[in-house]
Amino acid sequence: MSWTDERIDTLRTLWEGGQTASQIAEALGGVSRNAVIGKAHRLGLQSRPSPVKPNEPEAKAAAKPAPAAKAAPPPAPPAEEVPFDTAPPAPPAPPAAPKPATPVAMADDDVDDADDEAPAASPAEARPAADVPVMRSVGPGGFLRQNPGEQAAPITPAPPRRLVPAKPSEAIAGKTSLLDLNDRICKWPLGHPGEPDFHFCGDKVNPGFPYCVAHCGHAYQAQLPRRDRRPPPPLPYGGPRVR
DNA sequence: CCCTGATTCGC
DNA sequence: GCGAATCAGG
Repeated sequence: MSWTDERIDTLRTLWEGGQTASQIAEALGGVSRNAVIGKAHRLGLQSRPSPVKPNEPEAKAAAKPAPAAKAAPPPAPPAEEVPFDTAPPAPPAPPAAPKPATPVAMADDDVDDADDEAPAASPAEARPAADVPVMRSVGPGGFLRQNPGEQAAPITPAPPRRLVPAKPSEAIAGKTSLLDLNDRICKWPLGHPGEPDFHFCGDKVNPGFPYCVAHCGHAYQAQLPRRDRRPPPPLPYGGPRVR
């Protein structure tokens, strides 16, 4: 196979669309994953986070001061994820509102007092605004001192929940779909095409076969000469009138 | 083990 | 230019 304009275009589209090199190679056909990667690089499609290259070699001498000053979120791919629609701009909550510092209860086993906090507010994870490096002084013993106003700040109101459509097909979630098939996973169908939960076995194949070992046992059965077959198979337990 | 992308280097 | 081989992290 050669890199026709059309195939290059497909490669570009899929690569920038976040498909992995393997997926692209399979979609194109006739090329290996390495070919796809090599071509992508030659095309200058270099981006995309690599699991092996966290950053460029720029961490030499001055690496201590402010590692948190990286305000570069990923290039916001056209992914179809729709989590919450809560507004991301977390209010930095500058040092203000010097609240009289309600002491945090140390014991958790209290059931009697429930006077603070709104009852409907689920704390979940208090997201600190991580875009501003927080400076703290160090107290004796090494603990980090709390900054003024820091205590009351990070309580975010419970974000409004909104129901969003679940991802495709709940019945098939986690199952091996047609798109997941490749040379090394079992293609034994489970269910029937058209049914909502139709999927494939997905186990590792018996090498050289399209199915796993177990399903090869279904697909390929030894054929004995007629006279050597055993007509009366053993009656299973639970059979009709076993006696 | 499986996966991933990056890089090298002979063709 | 191409891509298999190899590397290296998850």
